[in-house]
Amino acid sequence: MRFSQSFIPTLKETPAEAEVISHQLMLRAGFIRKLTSGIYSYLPLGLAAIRKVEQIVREEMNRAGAQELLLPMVQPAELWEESGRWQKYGPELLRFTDRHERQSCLGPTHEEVITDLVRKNIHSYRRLPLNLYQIQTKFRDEIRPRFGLMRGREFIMKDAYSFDADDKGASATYEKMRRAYERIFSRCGLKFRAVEADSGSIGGNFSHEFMVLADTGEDTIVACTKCSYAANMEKARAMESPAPDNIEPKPLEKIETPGKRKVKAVTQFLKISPKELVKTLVFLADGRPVAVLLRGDHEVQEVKLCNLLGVQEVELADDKEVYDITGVPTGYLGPVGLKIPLVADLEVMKMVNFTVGANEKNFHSQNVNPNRDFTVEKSADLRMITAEDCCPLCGAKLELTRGIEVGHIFKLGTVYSKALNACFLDNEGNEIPFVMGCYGIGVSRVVAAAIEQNHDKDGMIFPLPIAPVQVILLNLAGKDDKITAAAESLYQELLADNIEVILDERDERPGVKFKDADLLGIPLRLMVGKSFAKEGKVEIRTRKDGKVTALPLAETTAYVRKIIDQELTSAE
RNA sequence: CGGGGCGUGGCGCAGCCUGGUUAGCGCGCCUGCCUUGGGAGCAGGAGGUCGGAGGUUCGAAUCCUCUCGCCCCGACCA
Repeated sequence: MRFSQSFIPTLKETPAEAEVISHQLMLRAGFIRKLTSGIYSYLPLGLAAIRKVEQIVREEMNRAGAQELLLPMVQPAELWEESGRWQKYGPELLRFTDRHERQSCLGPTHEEVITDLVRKNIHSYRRLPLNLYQIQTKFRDEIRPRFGLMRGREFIMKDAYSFDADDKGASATYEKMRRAYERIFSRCGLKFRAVEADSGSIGGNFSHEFMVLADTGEDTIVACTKCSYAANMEKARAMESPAPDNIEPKPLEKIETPGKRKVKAVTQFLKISPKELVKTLVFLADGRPVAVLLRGDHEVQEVKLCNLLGVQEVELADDKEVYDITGVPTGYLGPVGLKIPLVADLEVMKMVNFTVGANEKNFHSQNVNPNRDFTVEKSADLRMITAEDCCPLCGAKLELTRGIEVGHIFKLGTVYSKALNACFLDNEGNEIPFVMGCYGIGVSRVVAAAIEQNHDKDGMIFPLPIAPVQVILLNLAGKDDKITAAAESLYQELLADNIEVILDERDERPGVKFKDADLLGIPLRLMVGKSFAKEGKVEIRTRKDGKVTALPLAETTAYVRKIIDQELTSAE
């Protein structure tokens, strides 16, 4: 590849629309261009990086026994009606009508299509297990696309779907995929954590998210500083605090708290810590009111609440709704005598002599105790974990870090196979629904995440396995034909050795070439110029640490080959 | 959906409040000279229906109305 003939429109200035670094750099380096909100064209170098990631994904999926296929992007409404998601999915599903007035949609995911395909073609346990994947463009009509490739509407995804005869098989497949994912992200040269994720009603440890660690990540993850425990906020647990030693319950007491509604105001007024107060939040759980008790300094994790209540969604009631439901203005709610169902966070159940709202304007109650003064229907871990909490496994300090979700693996069970009546016959002739799993990787997002994690003030710094090209060779000849000849012969030599190289033979001053080479983040930069004229040496500079090695021309290709092979295998 | 901001050559912006000749600047682009190890210099040049529609006015990038697009923030914790 010759730079002068390549479509690499680099920019000196950062386009105003780009907020995060990966987006800025991909625009500046000529990797992508926006067509419209959340929709991008991939230019040659951007595509090359994507292809690198795809290839690693392919190799590891195949190694794990999965088979590649390609499913349609346009899908008929009927299938989605069968699974019930035509109604459930919401506006992220882009729907349209074709010329025959048939309802269709652009596939945001492919459970329906793959399940349909398998139910029509696989009828025996002898064909199982089966694991099929594709690498394809998905479309999700995001509310607010942002951050370039990080959250686009159109994006490239690898999605795999597995079909097993029973739960045991499905678990084994899940485990295989988890290991494949570890290999994939390691090979991409990324720092990541596999975190436990919420698996909804199915339960068990059968959902992991793969998070690339980067400060600009959209998700917060909880990780133990000592052991391997890691989870996302929906799932994170903490070591339970010990029950307090035999504190005598004191008599319940009502106290006037005029105009004090917020936790902060009440605790300051009563000169107590938020840890001694319990707040009462009213939620509408699928429309039905429920009160949630939580320590004053804690916050609700809504997904945990949904799981406890077995509902689809919970929504905090607004002031008016709270008053209509309880007859009490917000700020003075409490569990004692409240007429709606009560649930409590585990921590609350251990507290003694705490303060709550008195269910009366301008009054709170003190020395309240669970089971004596009120009873709850259920209690469970319902709160957000904080950095003050300790690891549930080993008790060490937990740490909150930001991450970019690049992969998600999930045991689906029989949700889709039952809905779509996708069954096989077992060895006794019984008709049994497939036990499924699904496994996604945001391929285009991996590239963005890699840049978020690996860059400096001069530009991107690609890990070699996913760099769009491995080597950039700068011809710094000026008018010296000998140098040009040397650069050309080195270029041919590298090509002959199957090394991916771009030759920068543009009629530009050296500074321009250096700047562009850095911006593009190409791992190895070879320079043929002054030191070649003086002592016949080619300089080799590594992008990530700036180290320069000078070697005779004749030794250069072999040296480069060695470095590349090292980098490619060390990540495996 | 709600709130805010922005649409002026390929990119980054000024001009708009207070309407008035050929709409500016930097970068990029083209030609020539010159220069050649960290985004050089000089000279010349191309390129803009000022997002779109309507209105006010003798006159609109500028004022008014509508519209489209893009970006950011928020999407409730008593």
